[in-house]
Amino acid sequence: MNKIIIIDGYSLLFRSFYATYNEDKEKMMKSKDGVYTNAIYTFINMLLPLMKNLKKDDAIFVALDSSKTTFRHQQYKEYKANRKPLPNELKEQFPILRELLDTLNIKYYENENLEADDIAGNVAKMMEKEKYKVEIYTSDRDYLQLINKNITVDLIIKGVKNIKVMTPESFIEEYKFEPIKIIDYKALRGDSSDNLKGIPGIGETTATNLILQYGDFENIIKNANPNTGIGKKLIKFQDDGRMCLALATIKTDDILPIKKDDLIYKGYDFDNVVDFATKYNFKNLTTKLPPSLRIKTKNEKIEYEVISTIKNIVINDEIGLYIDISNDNYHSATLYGLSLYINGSVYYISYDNLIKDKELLDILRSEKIKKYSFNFKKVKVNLNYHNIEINGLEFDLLLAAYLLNPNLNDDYNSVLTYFNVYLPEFNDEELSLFDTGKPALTSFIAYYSYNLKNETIEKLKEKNQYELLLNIEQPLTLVLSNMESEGFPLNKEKLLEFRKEYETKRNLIEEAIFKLNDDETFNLNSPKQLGDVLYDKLKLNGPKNRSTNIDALIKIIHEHPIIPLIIEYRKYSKLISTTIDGFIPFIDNNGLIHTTFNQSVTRTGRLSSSEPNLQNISIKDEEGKAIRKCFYYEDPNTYILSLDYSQIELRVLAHLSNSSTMIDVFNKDLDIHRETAKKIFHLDREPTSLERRHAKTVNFGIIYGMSDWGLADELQISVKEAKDIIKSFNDEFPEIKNYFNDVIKNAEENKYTTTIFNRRRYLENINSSVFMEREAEKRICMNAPIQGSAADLIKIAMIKVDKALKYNGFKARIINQIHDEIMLKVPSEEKEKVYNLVKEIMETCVSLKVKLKVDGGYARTWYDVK
DNA sequence: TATTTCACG
DNA sequence: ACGTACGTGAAATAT
Repeated sequence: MNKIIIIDGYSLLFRSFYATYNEDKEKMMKSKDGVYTNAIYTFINMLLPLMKNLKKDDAIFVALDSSKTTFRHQQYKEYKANRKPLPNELKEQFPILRELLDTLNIKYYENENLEADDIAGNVAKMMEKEKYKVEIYTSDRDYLQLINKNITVDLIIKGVKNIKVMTPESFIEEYKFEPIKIIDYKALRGDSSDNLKGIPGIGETTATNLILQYGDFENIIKNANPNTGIGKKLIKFQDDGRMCLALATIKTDDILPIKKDDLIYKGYDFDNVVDFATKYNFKNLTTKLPPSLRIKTKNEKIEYEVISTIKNIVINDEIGLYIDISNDNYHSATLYGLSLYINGSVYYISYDNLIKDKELLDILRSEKIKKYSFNFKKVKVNLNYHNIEINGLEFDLLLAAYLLNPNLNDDYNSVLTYFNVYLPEFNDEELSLFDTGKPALTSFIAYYSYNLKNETIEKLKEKNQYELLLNIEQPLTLVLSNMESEGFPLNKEKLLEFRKEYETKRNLIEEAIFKLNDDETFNLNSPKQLGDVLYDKLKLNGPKNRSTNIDALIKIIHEHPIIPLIIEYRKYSKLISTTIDGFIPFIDNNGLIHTTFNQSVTRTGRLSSSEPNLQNISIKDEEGKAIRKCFYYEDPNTYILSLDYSQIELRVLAHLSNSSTMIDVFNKDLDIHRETAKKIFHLDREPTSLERRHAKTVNFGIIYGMSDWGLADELQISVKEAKDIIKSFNDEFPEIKNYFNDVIKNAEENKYTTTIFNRRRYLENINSSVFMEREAEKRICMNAPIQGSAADLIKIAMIKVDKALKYNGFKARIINQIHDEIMLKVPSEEKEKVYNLVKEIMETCVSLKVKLKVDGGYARTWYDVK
């Protein structure tokens, strides 16, 4: 369902003005020409998150009071109550608001016979009829009368970022009566700021009770008992009451010259925004606006020539290219053809012609001919599947763009948009030239993979990230290509044995659960239905949000025997659906699964794995871990080798913060959790296992930027105790606290964090005026350099391991990476040597202030690898 | 399509 | 007054 955002323009502008008001006018924000802009600036900050959430065909509209209209709005009341005239500093921003809305191409409306609430009310009702959800942003409670199941009022409570969403439910919770009765309530209570007294002597409670008893105002008057004090007043002041009622009533039956289509947001013209931002000195406005909402001037299609051979084309030493494949998983997708950018021209060659073209195959294979592409791993893996070799990666636009901003999505649309290149609209014919191939599209991508290189490399160099691309991401993408093509062993028959066993168990548990539910069945996989059973029918003490997740269940595990059964059910059901049924379709004829290691997805620089995800196979729980017995090579001579870094993130933190204490612990090869326990609890003995466990949680909490509340919740201790522990930690590890302060300060200034190897993460909300948003961003900011540096580090290790294996002629190959762990396949006769080689490389691939420690082992099955 | 849950580091 | 530890992907239900 689409939605419309309706904004009470001057109400929000008024709030914006006073949120950033300063007695010393010189300190208030001004443009270069000396025009006050503080209210506009704050208004924009309120508006941006709303605009960001706009989806296709959503609408946005601003209702404005006309200057000739008698103000009856919150902003007017507020200043009248203060007996202050409307300050000129605010008045002069009114026309700028209109200018802003024009710039952003947001529809607004004013009419000297209507007030903003009437305009908003009319638009709300009109759009409700058009099946839109309506969100009205205002600070005026009169709007609450509009609330119904399709219309919410988002009240700006105080300041500008404190928004209370009023729905029919939350309204009734607060006022007891239904929303439309707010006008009768106003009639009784009056409006003190409006000098309208209503009925004197009637307070909130009496007003509420009268409405609940008699319904509306007129009925209350009709039933007023002249013998009671209240009754007398009701009768005496009924006309005052009626006036309040009339003034509070929003008229919604006007016909406005506004159509649905005018309201649907069509996007803004970037050039207009640049002009506006320059004029009023809003430096960041252009970068803060979501690029997805720009009116896109679509780029021209790229002309390409269909060729049957490369023979007659002169090639120097570089080409841009992109494959044209079916929309399947690229490991086994059909290859329709190849788009090539050569010396300023674009060519397309079909698969049939490609495999016959020796000359072209040589060009692809050649290390010397430089390849410019987009997601070279995808290209290489797919070509490899079709027995076509490709080498010579020079530039990968996807990886480069990801380094420039890891917030981009890993698709060509997102990346090209980042460079202000917008896809043309391809017609059906262009998309199906070879039945299902799409040469027009792939040629477009091949063209820009080459033609954006200079601009991109320039940007990378400016940010000191070109080395990161050349020395880490691009070499790694070749390693990952090999890993993906190589595959990971999984035995289908063994997996099906587990399925049988686990399904039997799951069914028994399911029966037991229904028995405990008075033989009533329900969908156990439905959190909603389960919540109804647990929290309504069985009346167990669930959390406020009715969550049925594991934390919530553990808290009530002793309240009912059904709880442990549900936990068991979930375990088996998850294993069957995800790890067993989810994996079977991926097993190829050789008993191998080929995951995709996503290299441009995470915001921190880590890899992720998908289709299937090889990075989250169970290990903590025994029944889950048992499934690892299915991952092994048929050949009894082939082993799985796994090595993982010990405490990599804490070591990185020790390095980054230069914490002498923590560096010492690691360099003396002591147990970090034990030592932290001794420090934070001031022990001169060995810590108990509980103390160690608490210290371990603290250590993890530090990496994640955990709050005292979070620690208290996690350890089930009081917030006071948690506070003391954190204080103690900061006293014992002073450099760490200082380091985090520096990282945050730096991010507040520059809007990004960096890792040891210059990977960046941008944090646009670090200075947000919303407390929660700002705090969340700070935690991200503390974690990103740690997680990101650890990711850099293992990437370097993988590149070096891969190189060393080949250089030394080992048959062993990397087959998986799980963030701090590298897995290899290794012939039995190599396992000792390769173990030592990989361990050595992982420990020494970079030199930090702490030594790195790697443990691991090998076995036939993944389960047995220690 | 969004939400909830849960597997991993 | 509110919600509270970072980073992922998959599957199922809810909307």
